[in-house]
Amino acid sequence: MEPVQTEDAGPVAEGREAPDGQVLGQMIRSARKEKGLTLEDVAKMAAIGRSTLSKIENNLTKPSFDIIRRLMQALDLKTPQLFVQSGKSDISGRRDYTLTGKGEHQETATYDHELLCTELTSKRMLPYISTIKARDVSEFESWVRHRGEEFMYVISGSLTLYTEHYRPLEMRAGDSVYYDSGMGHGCVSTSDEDARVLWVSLEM
Amino acid sequence: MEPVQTEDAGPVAEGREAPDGQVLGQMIRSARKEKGLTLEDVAKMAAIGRSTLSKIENNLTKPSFDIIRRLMQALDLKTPQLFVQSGKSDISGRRDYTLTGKGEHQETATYDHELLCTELTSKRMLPYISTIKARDVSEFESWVRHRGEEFMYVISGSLTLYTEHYRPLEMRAGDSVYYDSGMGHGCVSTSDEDARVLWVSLEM
DNA sequence: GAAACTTTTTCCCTATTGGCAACAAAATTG
DNA sequence: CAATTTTGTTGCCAATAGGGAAAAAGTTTC
Repeated sequence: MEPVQTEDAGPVAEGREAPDGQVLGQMIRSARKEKGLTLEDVAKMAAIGRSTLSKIENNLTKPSFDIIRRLMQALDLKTPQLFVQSGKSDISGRRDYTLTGKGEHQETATYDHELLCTELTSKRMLPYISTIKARDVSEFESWVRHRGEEFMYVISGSLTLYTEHYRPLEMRAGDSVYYDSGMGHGCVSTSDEDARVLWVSLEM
Repeated sequence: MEPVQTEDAGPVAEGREAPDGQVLGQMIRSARKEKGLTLEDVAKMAAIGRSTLSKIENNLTKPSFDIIRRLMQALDLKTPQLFVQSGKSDISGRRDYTLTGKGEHQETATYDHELLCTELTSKRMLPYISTIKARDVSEFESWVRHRGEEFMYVISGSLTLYTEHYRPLEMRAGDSVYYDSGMGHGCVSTSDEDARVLWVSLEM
């Protein structure tokens, strides 16, 4: 049940600093400068005051979440970087490896989800190998939903993917599908044998 | 060579609303409830006051970015969802399907990359199935690098994954690896036969 | 169903934000 | 190089965030 992890020592993962208000300002300023915009330009786009933006960039204030969100939109900034938690190492320059069947299992009556590469806790995508147990379609419960995107590849067996907005999709070994996981979904093994799928989830 | 796409018409992708402070509270509350924690539990973890958290969850206040960041950490929430920009077309409520071997191929002397699910152009992850042609290790060129993260799963055959910071990793069918794709990497088939891998790339 | 306890909400008050406007600095122009 | 315009910084002040404590609502127990 223990995942096999990096058996050779990796580089020292230097914990990136969280923007404790000490760097948040610089991040925003550099993003603005990069686009060649003035305080006023950005302030207008974000519908805030020039002075407010100036203070934020100089770390003279702890801005509200609302303001930051508007700035992010105005500057078209990708957000995850703002939330990098210090201490918790990120995956920068790192890797993690899992041998077949050695992942972290989470089993229910109808599934057996195996989470892979559990050492890297700050990774953005979550890779799983799941066994979808053969069963009657009538057992189909409610939709699964979680904001994000999902990719699924059928390793062996065959299954039916049910989705909220489409008619059921028959899938066989080698087939793959990509979908908005906010759309209700769920799958059922259609053969007598269990189906094995690999899927990768991206939370948003 | 043409990918098989959604053969049934999808729903109209309605632009998702951004959390204008009207739903932020609910998101945090549901995350807390999901974990079975009380206001006090979370408040302590995030080092804020109970009352503050209560007000945030009930949308009675516009919390500071700092507070939200601490709550995110405490609740282990993925953050991008809070910044969803409406307008930009996303894959909301959609899905795309590719049959084995029907993806968009891109072949070189040493690889054959098959991009899957090409209909969904705005997806965040890029799924590929690649054939890594059997060859001599001496042919190994320079590192591949691109900002982001990558997950790889070996479907068949065996290969060696070379990475900048680690020593080579021997992988066989069923093994998987996750790594920072900004770290130099590249792989070589180690058996006489070609190796087939499935990999998913997340650009950042 | 009252008592004891837990969890959440509501006041109250101080510290701080965020916008306006004046000020200073830098760039542009004639 | 003075005048003008543009960009960035600082006071000032109303509006409000956030913490402590008390009240209210919800649970559990006997």
